[in-house]
Amino acid sequence: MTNSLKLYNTLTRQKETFEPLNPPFVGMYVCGPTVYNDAHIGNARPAVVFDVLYRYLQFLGYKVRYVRNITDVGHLLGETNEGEDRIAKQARLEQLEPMEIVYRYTQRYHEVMDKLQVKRPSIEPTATGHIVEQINIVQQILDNGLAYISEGSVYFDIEKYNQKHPYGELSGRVIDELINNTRNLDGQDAKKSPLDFALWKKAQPEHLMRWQSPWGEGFPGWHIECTVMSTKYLGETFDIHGGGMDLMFPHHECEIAQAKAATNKPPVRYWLHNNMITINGEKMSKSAGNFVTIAELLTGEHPILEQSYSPMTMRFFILQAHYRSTLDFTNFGLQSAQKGYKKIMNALRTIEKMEYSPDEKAEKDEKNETQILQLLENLYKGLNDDLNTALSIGHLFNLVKKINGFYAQPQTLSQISATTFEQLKNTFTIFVRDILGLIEERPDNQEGLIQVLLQEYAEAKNVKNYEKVDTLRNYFKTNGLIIKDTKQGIDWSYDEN
RNA sequence: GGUCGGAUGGCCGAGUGGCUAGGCAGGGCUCUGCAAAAGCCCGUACAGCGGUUCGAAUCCGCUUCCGACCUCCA
Repeated sequence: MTNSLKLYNTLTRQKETFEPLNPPFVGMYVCGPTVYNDAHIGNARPAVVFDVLYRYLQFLGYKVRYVRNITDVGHLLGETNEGEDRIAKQARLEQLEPMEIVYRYTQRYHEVMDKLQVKRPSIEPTATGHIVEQINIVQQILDNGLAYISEGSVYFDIEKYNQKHPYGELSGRVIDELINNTRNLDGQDAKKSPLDFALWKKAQPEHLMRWQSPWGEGFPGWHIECTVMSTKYLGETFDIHGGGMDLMFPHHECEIAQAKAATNKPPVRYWLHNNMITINGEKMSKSAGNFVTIAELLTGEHPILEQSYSPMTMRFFILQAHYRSTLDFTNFGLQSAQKGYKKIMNALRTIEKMEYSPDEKAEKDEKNETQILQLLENLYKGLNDDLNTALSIGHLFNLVKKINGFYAQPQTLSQISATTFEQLKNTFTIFVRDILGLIEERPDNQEGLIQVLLQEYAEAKNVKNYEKVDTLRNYFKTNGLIIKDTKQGIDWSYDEN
């Protein structure tokens, strides 16, 4: 049931059956953040999407080495060589050391990702920790004649490279068109062609982050760290490389070029790209004022936010769309996600408490049983089809209906077999918690206190003290819980509003 | 201009050549002291125009519109 995972490979533009190079091992690399400011909601998408892929691959039995880098050398701002390093700029603004900036925002990145239940990768390498390796690979590319030194910097020679390997194979670009369409920017005189990109850049005197190299003091180019850190830990050719669509060109294109220039081998077998998040239909940008950080989302402190949203709400919101579609961020969408998420959590609590008791006399409901088994299989079918979490979640809700049905009418539970029930229970909980990574967000209540209050509620109802009943209901409500009165007794669940 | 991807019911969001996706919102019913929760039922959507087909929202072509990237960006 679970050995036919298909993934959409940007390189071939089609869905391909995933077969690792060296099973059961899988190497996966995802472009991580540049740690110069707080992570925004756009950063959450690849983190969550590839986290689910990571979890699912592990569930399928693969031994996954997941590498996600931290970029702690600032890339240049602006369009020219005179642009400022963004980490250095932030350091100047906050009057801190660059490494202080890097450390602070790495910590904050970890904090929010932990809240989103994004698992830490197996290795989280930093660019500054791999300067030597970066220098080595630049030298290698120079030795292979596919780079040149100019004014203390080293540039990748696109034209020469293109004679041996097609440049633009990932993004579907043609080199002649690129040349025709490239604007002539200032400060590019050092390059032979405007398409050439820096492998190593000479540091200007005021540049803070600098290292000694065979070509003088400088710092690594924009794309080389990913080439170095992916191939160092995963091998010259590895299985999966993920990242946002916006990185496809030029970043990932350059990664391919660098790796091939150095080793003559294609670095990546499956290229995966997640689509962007828009805000109320518009691109997120600082200038539009709709730039929302994850921290702001969680506190609700942003003009466009009508309320705060919990980490699991955001995670669920992301997973309710397919990763290759754009996802529009709206208050209504988030509110819908919040309700849907809680609905699933309530079903999770329900089924975990549910006990099967066989009843020989019960009439078997084979139709229902077949449907349940089919739905369980559909959960995996969804993920197998290019990680279609949206489809799987749809089936999850169908199962929620089944679970709630059993809860409402316990006698119907014995109409299915014990094994089917166990399968429902196990698969549902594993799928929700371990694969989708959706866990309960408990209010700061203790189960004991809840039980005591429910007891009082039951007593108040018995003596028809409705004033007290209403008070207790309100108390629960203000704590994000609701009291459920069912024929089987009194229970609580998460308030979906 | 180039490359790529979209257009699905009030909103979001899947999908297959013919058989109910799903969530949210809305309406009705059951249950209830009243509610809530839960269950059941309801709206018959697929941009437009052609074509292929017994049959297309699903395949092909054209048109219109939208978005991303082409400059740092997840």
